[in-house]
Amino acid sequence: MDIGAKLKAIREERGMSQRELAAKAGLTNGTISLIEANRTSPSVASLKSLLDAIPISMAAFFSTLEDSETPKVFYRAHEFTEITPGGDGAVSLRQLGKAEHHALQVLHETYPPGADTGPEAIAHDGEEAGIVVRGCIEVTVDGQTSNLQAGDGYLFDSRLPHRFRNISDQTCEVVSACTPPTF
Amino acid sequence: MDIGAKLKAIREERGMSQRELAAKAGLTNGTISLIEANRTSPSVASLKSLLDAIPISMAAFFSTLEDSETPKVFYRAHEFTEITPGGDGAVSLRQLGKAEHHALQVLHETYPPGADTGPEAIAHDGEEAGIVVRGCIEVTVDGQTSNLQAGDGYLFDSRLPHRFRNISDQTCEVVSACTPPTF
DNA sequence: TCATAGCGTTTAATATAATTGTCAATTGCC
DNA sequence: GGCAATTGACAATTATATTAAACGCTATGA
Repeated sequence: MDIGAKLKAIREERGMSQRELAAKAGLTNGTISLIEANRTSPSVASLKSLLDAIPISMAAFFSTLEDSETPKVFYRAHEFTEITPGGDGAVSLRQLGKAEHHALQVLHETYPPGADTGPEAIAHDGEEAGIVVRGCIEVTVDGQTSNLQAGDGYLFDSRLPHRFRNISDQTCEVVSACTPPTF
Repeated sequence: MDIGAKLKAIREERGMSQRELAAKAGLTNGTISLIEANRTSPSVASLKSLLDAIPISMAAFFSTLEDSETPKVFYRAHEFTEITPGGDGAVSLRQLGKAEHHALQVLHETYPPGADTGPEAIAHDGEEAGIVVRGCIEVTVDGQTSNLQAGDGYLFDSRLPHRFRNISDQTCEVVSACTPPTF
């Protein structure tokens, strides 16, 4: 979100100086300098003042800004979004990117000892697959049960009832994929 | 800009609690409480975190928010936008509302003693008119000159060259209108 | 050449947003 | 009813944005 560059571009396009814009917006030139350098994240109120003074609507500003963003490709571990159902110390599901914008949903799943997704009644189209990368886990799909070790994997139709249980005394990690994404 | 209500509406629509949303967004429930009560104006960064966690784009958020706003009708004195040309201690032009969204532009003009708009070469379509509310001012339009007192007024075609000078020792105030607006 | 005015940046002080810990009110569950 | 869990709100602290006043720079003109 390069707000600074965007603001600077619009401001210069209209031939305004930082001081000029600041005066119209009721802020100071120093503030604009910091915002344009992305050294501070303005409050919504401040940004609105600036855009009103230009003038341009918030919607238009963010619309062109978000459109011009290059699609994000690489994600650091801490950038995954936590979509853990319970939120407590049970299963942890960490999603890669914003699945709602893509056709593919990839999760990094962590099952502490004793973790259990329960006999979910989830029923959605598409397919699910995953590979165990650490520990082992018991997977049940439509009646079939198997104990998968690190390196093993699974692949099934998402409409079938399925359940994951870590019956070992060691944390288990799985990388799974799902298409189309489900929420 | 009722950001608080809008955020609360979207959050509740998705059945999330403040704490739930806060956890996903990496903020605290207290912050969300304050934002929803409009007791604080969140930073753009904070708002983006919240909207990403919902998820909804900034553009979409402000688009629906700004669309649903009822048109502003009343303006306090301090809400006028300063469109003074020079910016210095000369003439002060204070515009009522956002003229670019309307067909009518109304200004509250202040001419300190000695103020002079100079023989502007402005040439745009439309008409201009005004009424002196305090002090007096010398107005020249296309060669004709007149000294207007409080209560007097003027009305002319905007394409004619015009000039305003305060040759008295008292500040002069004028309320003027212009259509269509010019920038 | 010196002054003047405009520009964007930086820094210390101040105002404001965000966190932390706690609270009363509500809900669900024996 | 009574307990536990969850919710949204609040006061005090901490973190951060914003201000006000400086700085260095460039251009312009006497």
